[in-house]
Amino acid sequence: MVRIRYFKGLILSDFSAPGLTWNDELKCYIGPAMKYRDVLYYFKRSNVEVNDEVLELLPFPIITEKIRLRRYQEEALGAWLRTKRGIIVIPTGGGKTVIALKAIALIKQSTLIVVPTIDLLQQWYEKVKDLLGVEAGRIGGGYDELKGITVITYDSAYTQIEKIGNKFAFVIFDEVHHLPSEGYSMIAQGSAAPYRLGLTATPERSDGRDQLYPSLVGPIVYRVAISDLAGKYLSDFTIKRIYVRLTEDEEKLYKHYRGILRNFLVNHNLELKSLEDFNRLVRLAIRDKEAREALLAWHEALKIAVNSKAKIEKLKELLKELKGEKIIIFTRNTSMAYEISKLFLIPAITYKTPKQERIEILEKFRSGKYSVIVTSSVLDEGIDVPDASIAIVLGGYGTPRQFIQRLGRILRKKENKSARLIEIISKGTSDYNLSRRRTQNATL
DNA sequence: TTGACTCAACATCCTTTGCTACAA
DNA sequence: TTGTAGGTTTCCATGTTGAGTCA
Repeated sequence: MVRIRYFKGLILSDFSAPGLTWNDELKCYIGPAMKYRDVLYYFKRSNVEVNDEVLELLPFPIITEKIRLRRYQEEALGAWLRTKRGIIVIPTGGGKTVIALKAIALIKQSTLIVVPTIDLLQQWYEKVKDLLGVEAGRIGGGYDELKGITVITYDSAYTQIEKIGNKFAFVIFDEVHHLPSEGYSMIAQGSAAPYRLGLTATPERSDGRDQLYPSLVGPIVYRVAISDLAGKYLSDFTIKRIYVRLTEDEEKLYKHYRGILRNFLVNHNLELKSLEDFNRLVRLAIRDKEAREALLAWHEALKIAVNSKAKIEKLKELLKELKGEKIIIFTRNTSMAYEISKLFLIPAITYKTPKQERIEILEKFRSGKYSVIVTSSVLDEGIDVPDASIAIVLGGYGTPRQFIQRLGRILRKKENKSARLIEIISKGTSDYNLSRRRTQNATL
C-alpha cells in the first residue's frame, strides 16, 4: 500500500514513481502536484494499492444547465472529452466560454476558472450565473470567496495555489497563452486537478514557451481558424494595406537615428539579425554609453516610423470617406493615441484612462453616441469591447497574436456586414517589417 | 469605500533588400 | 593571428495589469 498526499503545491509519496524525486527533508518522494494524475495511473497500472489523500474537493453546486452548442463547439468539446486535458483554439467571438461551461456541467466536479483580468472575472461570474444558474465564488479584484465553482485571476491564483491546489478536480485556463510565463506556470504545476482545459484564440508565443502546454494543460486538441467561421458565425472580412512615405523632415531624422545605430553595429562588428542579437545589444547598453545611445536611437527611429505624419493625413482621408461607420483606431504608442484624440476630437482609451471613464466611453461607443474611438493596446484582449465594423491599425507589435486579436474586434456577426481591417504602413522603414512579421505568421 | 500611489510581473524588443513566383 | 569554449547579468524603454498600502 502506497500513501500519496498533497502538500503546498506538491504531491508526496512513500514510493518512487516517474516524475517524483527523493526529498531528504520531507523523507519521501515529491513532485509538482500536476503529476498527480500520472502518478495515480502509474501505481494503478503497476497493481499497487493506493491510499489516496491528495484531493480534498469542494462540493459541486446543484446547477441548471441550458446550453446549446454549435456544431464546431460540439466537435471541440468532443475532442477535449477524449482525455479531459488539452487546449481548444477558437477565434474571438467564436464562443469559447459556452464550451467550457458545458464541460463543467458534464464533469460535475469542483472547478477553478483562471482569468487574466478583473473584467474577465466579472464576465465569467455573470456567464456562470446565466447559463449554470449558480453564483460562482470570486477571488481577486477585492473578492475572496471560495466555492465549488470559483473564478480567480492569474495573479491571485499564483499567490494562493499552494493553499487551494487540491480543492478542485477541474481547472480551466482562460486566455491560456498567459500560462506558460515563468510565474504563472506555477499555477498549473501546483494544482492537482486531473482535468484541465485551456482556451485561447492565439496559442503561439513569441518566446517559444508555448512548448510547455502539453505538460501544463495538455496539447492543442481542437483548432478552428477565423476563415473557417467567417461568413457563417463571424463576419466576412477584408484586410487592406495602405503604404505611406515619411515626410522629408521625418526621413532625415529617421536616417539620422538609424545611422547612429548602424555605426555602432559596424564599429563593434555586430549584427541585428535575431532576437538574441538584439538582447545582446540591450545587455551591452547597461554599461556601454555608446551602446545605450545606439539603442535609444533605435527607439527614436521606430517611433518616427510608426507615428508618421503621413499616417495621420491618410487617417484624415479615411475618416471622411468612412463617415457613419463604427471604427476603432489602434496605435502602438499612447502619445499617438492622444495626438489623434486631440486632432480629430475622438475619445481615447489607454492604460492611463481611469476605469470609470473607460466604461463610459465604451458605453457611448456601444450605444452609437460615439462612432469612432482611438486606443493603444489596452483593448486588444480581456475587455468586452462593443463591436465595430472597421479597424484602422496605425501601429502595433510584430506579433501575429495582436494582429489576430485586433481583427477579432470587428468580426462579431451582423446581418449584411462585412468587416474591414485597414493597416497604414510607413514604407521603407522598420514599420514595414513589423507589419510583415505580424501578418505573415498569422493563421487566419 | 474610494482613490492615489507603488510595486512586481508580463510582453515586446531583430532582419530595411535582391530575387522569384504569382495574382490582379 | 585566428578560432573556440564557457559561463553570466533578466534587460535599454514603453505599455499594461493586479495587488497591496495608506490616507
